[in-house]
Amino acid sequence: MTTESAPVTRAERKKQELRREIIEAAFDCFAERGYHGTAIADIAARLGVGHGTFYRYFENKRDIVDHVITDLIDKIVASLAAENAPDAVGTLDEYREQTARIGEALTTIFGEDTRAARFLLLEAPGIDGQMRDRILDFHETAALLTAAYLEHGVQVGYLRADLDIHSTARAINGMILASVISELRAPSKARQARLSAAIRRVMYDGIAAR
Amino acid sequence: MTTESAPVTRAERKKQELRREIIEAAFDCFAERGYHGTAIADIAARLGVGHGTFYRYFENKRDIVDHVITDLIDKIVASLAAENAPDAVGTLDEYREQTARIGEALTTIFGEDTRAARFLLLEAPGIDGQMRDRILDFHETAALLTAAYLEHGVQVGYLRADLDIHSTARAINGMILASVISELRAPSKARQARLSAAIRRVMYDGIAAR
Amino acid sequence: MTTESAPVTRAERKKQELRREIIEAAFDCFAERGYHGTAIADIAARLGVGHGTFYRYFENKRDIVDHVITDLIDKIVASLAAENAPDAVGTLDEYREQTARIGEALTTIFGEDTRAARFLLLEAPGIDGQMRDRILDFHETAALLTAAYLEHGVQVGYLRADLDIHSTARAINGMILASVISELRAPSKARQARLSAAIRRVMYDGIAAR
Amino acid sequence: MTTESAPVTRAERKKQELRREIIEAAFDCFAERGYHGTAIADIAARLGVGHGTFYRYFENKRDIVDHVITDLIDKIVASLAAENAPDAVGTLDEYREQTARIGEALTTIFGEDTRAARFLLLEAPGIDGQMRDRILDFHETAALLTAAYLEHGVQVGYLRADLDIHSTARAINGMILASVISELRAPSKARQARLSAAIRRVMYDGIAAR
DNA sequence: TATGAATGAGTGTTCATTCAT
DNA sequence: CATGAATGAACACTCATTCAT
Repeated sequence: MTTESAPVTRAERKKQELRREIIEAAFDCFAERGYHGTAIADIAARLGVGHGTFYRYFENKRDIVDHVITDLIDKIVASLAAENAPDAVGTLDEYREQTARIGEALTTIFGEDTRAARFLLLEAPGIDGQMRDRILDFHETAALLTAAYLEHGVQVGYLRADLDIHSTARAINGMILASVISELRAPSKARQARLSAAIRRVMYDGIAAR
Repeated sequence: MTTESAPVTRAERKKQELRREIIEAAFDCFAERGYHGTAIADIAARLGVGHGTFYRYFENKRDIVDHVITDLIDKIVASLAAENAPDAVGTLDEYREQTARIGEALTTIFGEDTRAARFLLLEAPGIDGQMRDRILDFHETAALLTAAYLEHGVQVGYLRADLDIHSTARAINGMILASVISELRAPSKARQARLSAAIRRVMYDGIAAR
Repeated sequence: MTTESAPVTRAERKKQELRREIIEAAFDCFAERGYHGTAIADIAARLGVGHGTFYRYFENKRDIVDHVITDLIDKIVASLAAENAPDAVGTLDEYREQTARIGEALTTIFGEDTRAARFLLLEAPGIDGQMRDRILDFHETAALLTAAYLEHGVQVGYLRADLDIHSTARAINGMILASVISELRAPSKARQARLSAAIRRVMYDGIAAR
Repeated sequence: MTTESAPVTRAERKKQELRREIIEAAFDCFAERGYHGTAIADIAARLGVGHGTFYRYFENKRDIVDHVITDLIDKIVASLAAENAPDAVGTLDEYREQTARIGEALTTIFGEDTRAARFLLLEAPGIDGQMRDRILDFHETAALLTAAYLEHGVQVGYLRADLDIHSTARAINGMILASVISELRAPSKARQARLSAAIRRVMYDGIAAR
């Protein structure tokens, strides 16, 4: 039951494979030396192919970085989506657990290899205005994702009924962002865990004394 | 009997003035076309001076962007410091008010001219590893600043005694960051105000239903 | 079954050819306008190629002048070595003849195209300290070459047994150098012949009256 | 009995003094970093004067190197002329002694400070065609100087009557040149002395076995 | 007269992109 | 289809020279 939607012939498959390899090599290079510090020849050399070949797979340098970004975002979304769905929980305690699970997933994604986060959050936005907008859109999309969780919580009733869902989603994502940035500066499992706990504490209890 | 402390002669004053103008012109250019998209000649042309002049005031292209960043950070710190000191408040209500004031100050700084935030947060980190580290350090410094407010609150007693001050400070700054990023994507006074309120709500009450 | 040792493919051959052409064009330019007066673009333009092409064949400007020098020295050594070997003679008369032949060879090399000598002796040493040392080494190597002739003569017995071979070799080379310099100033076959004769006269008879 | 030919007033004297200092500073710089490696600002900085001042004393960069050369040549000629006059000797033995004295004088001039010789023989000729010609003329002038000694020797009778005076003068100067060059490569009093002896040996006895 | 700020011509070098093989 | 040779636009940076103060 093959879904012959995309590649058919062996040649076609090979091509897709190389295309993928180029994207990965490009990411490696960009992560190592930055977008402007990377020459097309570097990417080709890393793969051991002629740098003319590059242009058979991608329009130009700007083109590939777009694909690298798409690739990264897809991976992040996939590994998050795989874990949890917003409507998989029914009580605040379950929600807390889910929150913790998501936190762990993010920690795994960004903690193991900081290159993705570094590239997405720090390198890419400086490439040009268009890329900057893409990254800003990504933040927005992430906020919508978080909003879905909040919305479910409000509907089910374990989250405050008067919650400004979209604004709060942004705020929560901001805390996650802070966590990622903190890791980028100097990775530390311990600090990361403390920060994660503090974020959840803020979320559930606020900061004020009772 | 002149009382000027630093630049005395008129020539000296002129020099300082031009130096400042170059920094500003550089910021304008960088904000418009990005660091890599800006040629030294562009900066000079904007001022109507020969591009050789640039090199009388700055070592090289990398040198000036450092000064531009320093300049920006100084301005931000100054405008925040001017408003509020951590120990100026004694009760939770006063603290809420101070928080709101700081929020407004940030809104003013970043809202009126998004270029500073855009450059600092999105453009600069992509310049090179050193600059990226500088910006990450800036985040850290900002967290320390926020931590000072939290610490005062804990000492005076209007904030939870068991607060993980530094982690919470990072979390709070993350929310502010989210707010700034949201403005960068699409400025909107209304959304900004809602987000600001949501952040304060999260801070003081958490998100859970009671 | 091709028998070429080094460059096999046609592309490879073409490449070697262009490389050689660049060296020659560079020499032409350097000889005409001096090293510092020559821009890479000049060299490329002389060949009718883009100046980026230059950098596919040589590291940088300093690199090519080294190759030009190597090329020149090789040519000189080759055309001298081709003529005479130190141990090809057995008597003083034969030695005199050999000396004359070498003199003529040198006259041919340097007389026909003064550019080589001019570049090697007058232009190159001023390029930088490293090149100066190379040229000084060249003088030294030439002295060793001459010393080999003297040594043979001493061994066979037609030259003075107590000859300070290396010092005398340097002295003789100095006279040759004077001859070359004299030609560089104002070429003249007649003067050149007289100088050549005078050198041989000094060598064999000294200058003192008997 | 002052011969008020040149500077009169104190201002005038000061000016001449500075002019001289600039020439010396320029020589120092040129000797250290070469002509092309020296900026006018370097020369001025070495004297602690503004580099605009330079242009009040010399037309341009090319102008001063001419004066530096003139200065060097004058010094060399002076220190040689001071020692010996061609007609101060009457016999071959006296001539040998004079030759040795001149050799020592040259050794002193060039041996103590190789910078002069290095600049004159290796650096200057590469500056431009005009300078190259000046240096070649210097060689010629030196040959004429030597020729005067030879001519006197022939007239008095202690040198071979049939000597080709001008050619032989060039040959002898070539040997001296070789000596200087040898010192430039690697100074060594011992080698210098041996070379000096070998030159005199060649001059008086030739190299052939008797 | 001395100064040094301003200038811009000049140049080495990089690299994205094209295209003939 | 893969290659890499060729290209030239682009740009950072230097420095001799001028000239207002």
